[in-house]
This record gives sequence, C-alpha cells and structure tokens, in this order.
Amino acid sequence: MIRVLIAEDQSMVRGALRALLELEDDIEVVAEVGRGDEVVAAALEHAPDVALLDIEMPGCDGLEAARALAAAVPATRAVVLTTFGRPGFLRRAMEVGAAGFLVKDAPVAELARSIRAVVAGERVIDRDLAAAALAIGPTPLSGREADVLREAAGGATVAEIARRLFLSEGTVRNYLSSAIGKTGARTRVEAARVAEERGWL
Amino acid sequence: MIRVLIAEDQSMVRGALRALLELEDDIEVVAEVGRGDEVVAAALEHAPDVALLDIEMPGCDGLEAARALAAAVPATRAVVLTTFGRPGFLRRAMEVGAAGFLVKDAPVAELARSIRAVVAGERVIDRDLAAAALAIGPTPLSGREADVLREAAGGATVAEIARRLFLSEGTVRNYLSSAIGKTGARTRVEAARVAEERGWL
DNA sequence: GGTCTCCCCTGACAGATGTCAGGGGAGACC
DNA sequence: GGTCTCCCCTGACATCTGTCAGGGGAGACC
Repeated sequence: MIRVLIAEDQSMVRGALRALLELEDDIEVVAEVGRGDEVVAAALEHAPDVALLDIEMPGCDGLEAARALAAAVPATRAVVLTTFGRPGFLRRAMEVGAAGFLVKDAPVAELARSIRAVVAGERVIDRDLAAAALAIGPTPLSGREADVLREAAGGATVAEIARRLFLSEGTVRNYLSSAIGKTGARTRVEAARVAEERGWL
Repeated sequence: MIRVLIAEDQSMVRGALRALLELEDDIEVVAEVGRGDEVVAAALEHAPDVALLDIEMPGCDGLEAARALAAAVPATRAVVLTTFGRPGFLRRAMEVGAAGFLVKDAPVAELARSIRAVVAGERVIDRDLAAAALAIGPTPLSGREADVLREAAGGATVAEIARRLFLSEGTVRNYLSSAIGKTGARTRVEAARVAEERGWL
C-alpha cells in the first residue's frame, strides 16, 4: 500500500484529491496539511512514501517544503503538483530533489500513475515542460542586473535600490533598462515577471 | 439523484472533484467540460440540475457561462466555484443569477452540501465574503474615471486612451491620478487591480 | 604586448507619469 | 436668485522611467 501525504492549502481541492487517490486499491492518504511549514512534522509522524506538494501555500512554499523534506525524511519522495507549469518552478523543483513535477491540467489518471512511478524509483516530469525549461537556456542577465531586477520586483524605487546595493541611481536605471531589453519586456515589472517565469530570478 | 455538470479547465482538479462528488449516494456527475464556451451545449445535452463553474477558463469565463446558462437552460442552477474569493467576482456572480458562490478553500464537505441546498431552492454564499462585498460599498469612481482606468488596465498609454475616449491627455492623466487616489494605490496598474478586486470595474 | 569583449559603473537627456491649479456646467440647497 | 458641490475637462509642471553615450578593469584571444 503506497502511503501518501497531501499538502494543499485549498481544503476543497485537498479533499477532492484525497477522494481521487482513495479510488485506487493500492494508495492510501495517511495525512493532509494545508501549510508548507507543517509538511515535515506530518511526514515524520506518518512516514508517507510520497508527499504531494502544492507550491503556493502559507507558512512556506512547496518547494521549500520539498527541500526540508529531503533533509529530514529522505525516505519520502516529493512530488510537486502545481497550477502553473512554469519552467522556473520546474528548475527549482529539480534543484531541491523533487522526484516528480505535475501540473493540475494534466490528465487525471496521471496522478496515481505518477505516484506509482516515483515509488518505483522513476522520475516523473512532463516532457513538454522539461523541454521548455531546457529550451529557455541559461539566464542572459548578469549578476548585477539580476540583483537590481529582484529588488525592483519587490516594488522598490530606483533610489531605494541604489541605497540597498550601494550603486548610483544612474547605474540602477541602466541595469533595469538592460534587463528590460534582455527579457523583451516593456517595463521593469514585466521584466521581473518574465525572468521569474523562466527561472532566471 | 442530483445531476451535476462540472466546468473546470484543470483536468486533474476536474477529475478529483468528480471523484469527490461521486462518493455521495445522491449526486451523479453527468458531464465534464474544460472550457467556458462548452457549458451551454453540454447542459442542453445532459440536463444537469446544477452546473459547477470555475471562473477562469478558456473560451469564456465561468461568469459569462453562468449568464448564458440562465438564458438557455433555466432549469440548471449555476454554482460558481473559484480559487479567489474576490468580492468583485461575487457581485458579478449575483448579477448573472448564480445560485451559489463557493471558494476552493472552504471545507470539503461544503461542496456536496451546497449542491443539495441550491437544488432545494436556497442560495449558497459564504457569509464572510458577502459581508466583505457589501462592506466595500458603491464605487467612489466617477463614470469617466472608471472608463479611463479600464483602458489603462489593458495597458493602453495616455495618448491611446485620449484618442479612444476623445479626451485630451491632460484630462486622462487627471482622471488616472484621481482614480489612484480613490483606490489608495500607488500606480494606475495597482489602482485598476484594486478596483477590479472590489467589483468597481 | 596589444586588441577585443563583457561586466560593472556613471551621468545626461527625452519622454512618460502623476500632481496641481483652475474653468464651465448641472443639480441640490437655502 | 444666489451659493455650493461634484463632475467633466484642460494645461503646466515636478518627478520618475528608460535610453544613450561613455569610461575603467579583467579575462580571453591573437
């Protein structure tokens, strides 16, 4: 019997996923949590074979929970299940050692099949998404451009960014402009969004 | 037996909701669609008692589908099931005649209970959300301010907005500035977002 | 050793954004 | 009838944004 922990902040979706998985003869949901920071404690207590982790959760996000899980409960394999199949998320998921990465618009049978596959030692990643993540290539942003764009993404003004990074305002403006050009965006906000989606930030 | 149609673009979530509902003895899922513009045709074919409608779907959104449903299949009651419990969405749902409005972070038992309640002729709306929607009050934006903000939300420049609405650029700037002030935002983009969330746009 | 490219850094400038001051008309109020 | 308030409208102006030109240093290449 494959033991599964579900981490999903929307309780209705969590309950629906539980109902779906318990249709399977060989899968049992042993724990449910609604916050990222409850994952490790629940895994230690219930010893699931697989942890199904949404990304956007209160407490901490699913990717951070996957990292903590890998350190604290190595026998539990993390499978990320997310709404947005963003290459940036896929990259981070691979970096933290997740065994699987699913998006919620995959066919419903994919869920149970993927859980069985990761228990059998396979890695489960949507091929199209993997190709998209690889096709993006390495970041075109220099270190400083990324630093400045990250601050801008949080809403900081040029003056604030200049202070924080010990640069002049002209320098900050130039780095923002360069980042806008490299991402093909029209504004710094859009550039930050594009960079995040592609895993460059 | 209560017949239910599910409209949800994420097939895995759709399948999970189906599994959840079919745990109930008195509920049967008779149709599933993944696009807003397939709802009416499916409802005509399968004659569901209740249509469970996500909002953000390709084709057309769930609120538009609810409106079309009310016109074409009056016997089918629409229940909106959405990720974001935004007062603006609630208002629009009530305007198009939806019988229920649920958010995905409600307790899982709420789903079947709500379906039964709307079939029995009740209206099902989260009380906190209804209170929030009412507390917002009528829009503080004047007609022209709303017109200009709507265009800005779509990314138009001041010059473009001026042309489209037959105003001078100074007038457009002034209306944008006023809207920014009334919504407590810092930029026109943020003002548009706040207005949309509150149902003022 | 010389040249080239990239990164890091900076200030000047044109265009965009948001604020401010102000006018005319309509409706409410006294 | 006069006054007040709000909406609709406009241009001037200060500030912000993004682009451009340019310099120095480090490393790769010849």
